[in-house]
Order: sequence, then structure tokens, then C-alpha cells
Amino acid sequence: MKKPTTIHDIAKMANVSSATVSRVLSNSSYPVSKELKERIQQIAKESNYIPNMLGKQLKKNSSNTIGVIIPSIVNPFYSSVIFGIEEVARQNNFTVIVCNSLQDPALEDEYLRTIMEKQVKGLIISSISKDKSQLTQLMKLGLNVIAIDQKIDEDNVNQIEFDYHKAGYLATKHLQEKGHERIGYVTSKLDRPSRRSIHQGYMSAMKDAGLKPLVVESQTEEVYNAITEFDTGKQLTQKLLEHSPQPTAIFACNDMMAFGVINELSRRDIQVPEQVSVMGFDGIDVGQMIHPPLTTIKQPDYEMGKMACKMLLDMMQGDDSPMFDVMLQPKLLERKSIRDIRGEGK
Amino acid sequence: MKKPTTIHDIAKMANVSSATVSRVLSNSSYPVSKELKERIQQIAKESNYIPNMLGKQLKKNSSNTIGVIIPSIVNPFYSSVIFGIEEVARQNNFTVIVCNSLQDPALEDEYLRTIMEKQVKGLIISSISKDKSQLTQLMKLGLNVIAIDQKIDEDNVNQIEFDYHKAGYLATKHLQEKGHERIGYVTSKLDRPSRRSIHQGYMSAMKDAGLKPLVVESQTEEVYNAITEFDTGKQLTQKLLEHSPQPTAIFACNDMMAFGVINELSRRDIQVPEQVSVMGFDGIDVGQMIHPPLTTIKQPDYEMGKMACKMLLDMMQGDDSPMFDVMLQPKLLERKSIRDIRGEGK
DNA sequence: TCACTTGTAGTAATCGTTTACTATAGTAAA
DNA sequence: TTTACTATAGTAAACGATTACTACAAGTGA
Repeated sequence: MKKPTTIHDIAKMANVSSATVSRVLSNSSYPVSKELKERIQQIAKESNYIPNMLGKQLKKNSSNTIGVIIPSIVNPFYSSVIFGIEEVARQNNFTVIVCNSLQDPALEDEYLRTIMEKQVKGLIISSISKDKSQLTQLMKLGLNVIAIDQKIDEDNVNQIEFDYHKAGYLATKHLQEKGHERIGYVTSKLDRPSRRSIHQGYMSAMKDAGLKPLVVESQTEEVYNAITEFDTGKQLTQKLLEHSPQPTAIFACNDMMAFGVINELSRRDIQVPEQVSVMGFDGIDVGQMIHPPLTTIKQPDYEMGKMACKMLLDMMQGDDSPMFDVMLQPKLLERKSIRDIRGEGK
Repeated sequence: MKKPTTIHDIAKMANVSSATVSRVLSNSSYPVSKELKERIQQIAKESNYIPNMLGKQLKKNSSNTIGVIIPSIVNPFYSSVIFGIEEVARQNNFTVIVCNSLQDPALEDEYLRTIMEKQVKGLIISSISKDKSQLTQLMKLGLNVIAIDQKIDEDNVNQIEFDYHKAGYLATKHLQEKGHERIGYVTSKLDRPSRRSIHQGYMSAMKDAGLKPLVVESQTEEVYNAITEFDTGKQLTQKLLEHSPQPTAIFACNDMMAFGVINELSRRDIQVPEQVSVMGFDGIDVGQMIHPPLTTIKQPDYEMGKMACKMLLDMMQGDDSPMFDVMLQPKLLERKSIRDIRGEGK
């Protein structure tokens, strides 16, 4: 590895002090004669000068890096979030360090530490860890944090959440409005707050309508994996269909699972939506590519990423920003997997 | 922002020199008496000491960061690659900076610069830029680079490629072996080497079998977007079906596009695979969730990420590692979207 | 002429760590 | 007793960049 050019090298070549070089190359407002300025810029260019951010940031004691911790980048939901974060970060000359916690609290803490060592100025985190002690401690030390997606039950944490409860309610309500009364809910393990909220939303809607809830919950707790979700959807559907009378509609806690539901129903020659309607959750793109196109609840993932990054940048600027807790609203994406059965006998 | 604890603070508290603190806290092999060592560790813990990597890496002139530049993280193919990279990186105490070039050469160069300023020790890049001058220049300066997915036609660049040509050939051959002779190929714009290679693979296979190729190419050049690919697949299918006699099989250059093909066929009440067979390309998970499950070509994306990171780490270690150019082999994922029409009249 | 200001450039300390040297005391060998 | 070594700890100079000071010449006004 060749030794890279530094401002000192350039200073020597130009027969000036490194202070002057620094002032020129960092676009300081400090006055430098035009002639000298141009000469230095010329030399810098010729010698392929690349500023060393380690030095700069060490001196200025501030980096232009933000950390992001999410469960898994292969989950299309989170990759959209990150995409939004990155876009805003880049526009503001920030770079992003992305870490996959894989829903492992130990890994989450490890990354938290690594990120701090790298002197990030802010953190966007979707935390699944129950023990938030390390995180809150870092916040006390002055780390700017925005919690996304997964609510953190601590004071003084700025949050951007999805309104999972309303989303669950909305989905269930929609099915009811289409005339469905026996609505089954299939869900992965109710271990995360977000999942519990959707479930509660479903429960509320059923209760409000005076209907009997019907829930099957997966017991295996796993890292996100599209195929696993799909298979779970199939299995839970089997269980659900054991109930009698059978539901006329099935609401799944995520789109991949909904695909599994549809698949299992097709396998049994049960037509969707003619015989059973299916409601998804997430609004991933492929939902509209399958048959029938999946009616689902869209969480504004990309927008959440952009918003989180913007607000984090704001926080990092001033000390006077108020605390906030944003609730992003779900949106119903009405497609073709739900049948209107109003007015039909049973 | 509170001022963080430094080794000097700890040194003062422990009444020792900062050199000693450094030696203890960085697990140096330098001998420090057991008693003192424990005292320092104790104080470090109590005062929430977090080492400042900027200082450390500046001094040691080496960071434990690698850069990754890919077209877009929302493309599930690349998010798998990154996932693999990250996994290996973490195991080796490296962190990753991911940059989405969005297939914009200017952005690619911008990121290249940013990454260099951050003093990364290595780079994994899927480059779409035609002008590789900045990249080669950085390599001359000593940057370790591994090109993935998109071949870089320069000497001295270590590569990990997919054998796109063979993949295209394999897909076409498989259709032929199932008795298909009129095989259409639908592809997005042939502007990238990888896409051209698949196309050539298709062409070779058709030529070898003495069959007439039938290609429709999209003319719009765009950033990856699942829906766009899907729509393109539909449009190109329409065009393809204008030909007479109509093809009995359609090969699409990526899975999303294949979904579009299937969708358009269904819309016209053409059964897949009964009337027309469909071959995809990529092997994304949802391919097996749709109806019919999509037969496709799998590129080992996750494995490529792991391999790239491992080899990069090796490169960064020794100066004696040989140049390499790895060709990862495609794999046929046989599912249900292709019908065997051998022995049938016509 | 003197006192000030202005424009421009240099000096040197500093950010947090590491590490080549140096220093000291205790111990062992001669 | 002298010499030599060992174990342990401190001193101070880096790494690359920034910046509060200082320096100094030329210009300005009285």
C-alpha cells in the first residue's frame, strides 16, 4: 500500500505551510490569495490527493456517518427503509453503516458498540432486544437516536412508528365491510410488539363488530426468511381449516405468509377469492404480480426511511428540537384477493 | 454532546500513563502487572469507556471497514449479496459501508471518492460505469478491489462473476430438451455486459440446435424497480405474441419479468405451462410461491457475497495473493412452469 | 512620522491512540 | 561488588487535519 498524499506533502511541493493547504482544500472562508489557491488546487489534483476523513473527523470530533441497525436486509420491507435512509443521507453528505441484527439481542448490542466506536453521530434502530440498557446509556452519553418500526418503551426516545394497531383494525374492518364474519387471523409468533399490535387491532375490530375471533399463531420464533414465512402460512392455513365452520376470509400478518395461505388454499382447490378471501400485510411489490393480486395493507417503508433520516439530521443539528413520536398511517391497497359477499346468503 | 471518556481520562483516574492504559485496553502483548491491568479495566468499565476508532485507525493507518458499491439494495439479488458480505465481514470484525449507485456512473464515482476518504481497506463493487479510470487509479494507489457480478475489463482486477453466458445457454438448452423449438427471449435493454452474456448464451444454444432465435428487447434503460420489470415483461410478451407462429416457450432475463410474462399470458387465457412454458432467471424466493412455481436459473448470490468478502480479506492480508477470476456456475431450479412437449405432434 | 488596519501566510497545539524509546527497580549471575 | 538482565511503567513523537494565535508587509489616515 503506497503512502497516500497528505496536506503536508502538498505543502512541501508548493513551498507553503500545511495550514494554507488545509484552508484551500477544505474550502475554508479564510482568505488565501487567488494565485496561491489555484496553485495548491492544481498540485492537489496532480498528486491525486484524497483527504483523510479519519484525521479530519478526529480533529473536528464529528463524523458524517450514521448507523442503522435493522433485523435483516434481505427482508424487502427493511431494504426499502434503508433505501430511503441512504437517499437522504447521501443528499446531506452522510454515509450509512448498516448492520443486520438478525433479531439477536447479543448481536444488536455488539453492533451498537461497534457503531459507537466509529463515532457515528446518529443512529436509526429497529430494536428487538428486550434489554435496552446499553442503548439508553449511549443516549445519555449524547447519541442521537431514532427508533423506527419497533417502539422503544423508554422516555426520551424519538420514534417513528407504524400504526400497527390501526393497520390490523383497518384490514379486519375492510373484510367485515365486504360482508365477512368468519375471519381467521394467521400470525407468526406474537413475540414482538409490532406483531402484537396487529393482533390486537384484529381483536378489537372483531369485538367491535360482535364477531368471534379465530387466531392461529405460529410457535416457532425465527429470523426472517421468505420461504419460512411462506411455509408457515401454509401450515397455519391447514390448522385454520380444521375449524368448523370454516372461515370465509383469512388475514395474514405479512405478505409472504399470505402467499402461503393462497398457495395452500389452491392446493386444496379452494378458489381465492371466490370461496375464501385473503388479506395480506406489508404491501410488497410482488403482491400485485401474483394471481389473484393480493389486497393488503401498505406500510410506507421507503417514506419511513427518508423521514427517519431527515429527522435524525435535524436532531443532530440543534439541541432544541422537541421530542416526537410519529405514527405513520397504514394504507389499504385494494386489489383482487377479497370478494364482496354482502347480500349472499351466508 | 458530553465529551466521551478517553484513555487520558482513565490514565488520570488510575494515576498511570496513557501508554499503560492503551496497552491494557487494546489487549497488547506488552506486559502489564496483573493488578494494575485489572484496576484499569475496572475503571474503564465504570466510566463507560468507548474506544475512538478514528484515533486508533489514524495512528495505525488502517481501518477495519470495507466499501461495497452495488446498483440498488432493493434488488433482492443484491441484498442477498450484501447479506453474505456482511456476515463474513462481521465474523472478521469488519464493518461495511454500502452504497447504491443506482446505475448512475456519476454517483458511482462520488461514492468511490467518499469511500476512499473514509480510508476503507477494500472494496467490493458491481460497477456499471463505462469509465473505470477512477477505479483503476485508486487500485494503483493500493486499494484492494474485487469486482463482482459485472466484469471489469481491466488487467489486475480480481473478479467473481456469474457465468451468465452458460446460464443463458443452460436455460435455453433445458427448454429445448423439453421439446421446445420456438423459444422466445424477452430481455431488458442489452446495455450491460451481464445482460448481453445471457442473450449470447441464448443465441448460442439456439444456433447449436439449429433453431431460429426470437428476441424482443426493451428499449428503456432504467434503474431497477420490480414493478417496472414486471410491466416490461407484460409488454414484451405482447410484442412476442404478435409473431406467428407463436412461441411455445418464453425465457425472461429475470424473474420479475417472468412474472410479467406469466401474468400477461394468463390475462389472455393462455395456460402456463400447458400452452406456453416460461423460464425465469435469478432464482428469487417468491418464484416458488406463485402459480405455477417458476422454473428458473439460480445465481448463487448469497454465496457470491460471502466468497467476495473472504477473498477480499485474504487480499488485504498478504501481498502475495495471486490474481483470480472466479466463475460461479448457474444452477437450474426445476419447478413447474415448463411443460415437456416431446412426442407431441407439432 | 506614527498608529492602525488589512490581507496573507506561518507556527504550533490539538483531536485519541499507539509505540519506539527511555527509565527504574529488583534480581541473578559473575 | 559489578554487570546484565527482566519486568514494568512512563515520555513523547507520531498519524492527518484544523485552527487559535502570531507575524509581517503594505496600505491608510492623522
